[in-house]
Amino acid sequence: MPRTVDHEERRSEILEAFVRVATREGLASVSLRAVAIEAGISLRLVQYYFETKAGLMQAGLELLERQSNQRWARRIAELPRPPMARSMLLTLFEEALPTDGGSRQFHLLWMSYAILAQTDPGTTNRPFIDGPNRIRERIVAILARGRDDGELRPDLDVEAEATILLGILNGFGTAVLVGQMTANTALSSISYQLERFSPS
Amino acid sequence: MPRTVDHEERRSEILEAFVRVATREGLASVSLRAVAIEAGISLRLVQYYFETKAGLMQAGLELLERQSNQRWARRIAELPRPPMARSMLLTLFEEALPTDGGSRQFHLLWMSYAILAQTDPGTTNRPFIDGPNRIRERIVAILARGRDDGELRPDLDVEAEATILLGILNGFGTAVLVGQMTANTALSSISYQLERFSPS
DNA sequence: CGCGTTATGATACGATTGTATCATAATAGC
DNA sequence: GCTATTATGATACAATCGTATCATAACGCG
Repeated sequence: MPRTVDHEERRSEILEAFVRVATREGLASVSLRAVAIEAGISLRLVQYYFETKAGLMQAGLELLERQSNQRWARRIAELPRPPMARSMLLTLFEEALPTDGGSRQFHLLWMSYAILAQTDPGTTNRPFIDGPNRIRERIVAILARGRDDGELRPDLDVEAEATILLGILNGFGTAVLVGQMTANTALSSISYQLERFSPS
Repeated sequence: MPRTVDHEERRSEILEAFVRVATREGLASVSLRAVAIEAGISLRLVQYYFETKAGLMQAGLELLERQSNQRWARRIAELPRPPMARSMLLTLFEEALPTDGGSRQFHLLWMSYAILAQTDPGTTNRPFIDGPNRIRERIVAILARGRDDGELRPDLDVEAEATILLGILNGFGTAVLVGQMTANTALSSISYQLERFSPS
């Protein structure tokens, strides 16, 4: 093996450049040349590490998935122990909303991919089904534990409430993204909904 | 004025062809030639009626807005009199969800524009702020009337509930769009949330 | 040391796109 | 009927894009 260059790291650099270009100018109007310039390398290199443009796009989506999972694991790991259901949910929602610039870019790209998957047969929409389902299961688990611990009302329908909470989360996410509401308004509104679960 | 041809109708035909192409192959990958072929006319004609591509795209967004408003007015006009708040809200949500194919295409295109507006300075994102706000005001009005009529609990916080309902509506809309949940599940889940508003 | 594999550069090619140009057909008003 | 204006067709052009091709530099291994 000549020319000792870390293959994976180079791929990561190119992918990061791809993400930057995609968030800045839109996923649809990203070109291999723009990615190459952004990464400070030649066009040939982008071709070399990602055979085709479809390969680069797919790798970009996989990167978004990984980043999302990492981010979550980190945030959940640094939660106070033992956390209450209400604070856990609020933390979860705060993480899932496009609060800062980075999160905003992530949401924008994620939704771009989701829409692309609806028309482009080359893009799978599995992530956009599995992802929300995982969040929903997590919400269910938190609600169930809160109910069993006595923090929430004993007759709580955790499945139904999780579905609604996930819907609110998604809706507020796009609302914040397009500037229709602020992240703070969204969070306090979610907090209002959570108060329903307290025992009477 | 020679060559008696209805200018507006021709524009409408081209716009409808544009919408068909955009929903079939994605808003980003629509070309003037594809629109011309879809409309069965020459490329020059598309240029003639919409000077530039940006003009066509903008006109497409305006068409979506008009169609949305029309659709709503029609559905609300054919509501039973006097309608109860609960049934009015359910009808509203059923209309706003991508239930049939046409509604699905509409939502797909609408979201494509919303995302485009975040990166393309040539596309205004006013519609994506004003539109939801109008829906929200309508929800507020329905809730307030139901509360005043005694159908809903007298201590109902109509503003807070409308915000949450709109969030659910948006979230379920995209969830149904990407195939994460069915429209029926969404509607019954919304119905579950509405039961909270009944007097105890 | 040399050789073969890996890595990178330079560039070319065909396709597609938005836009512009030139021509001309059709008709309303005089 | 003539003409000026509107409407439509055919086509050209420059730019951009994804992809392919050819060359060659760098380095591990025998």
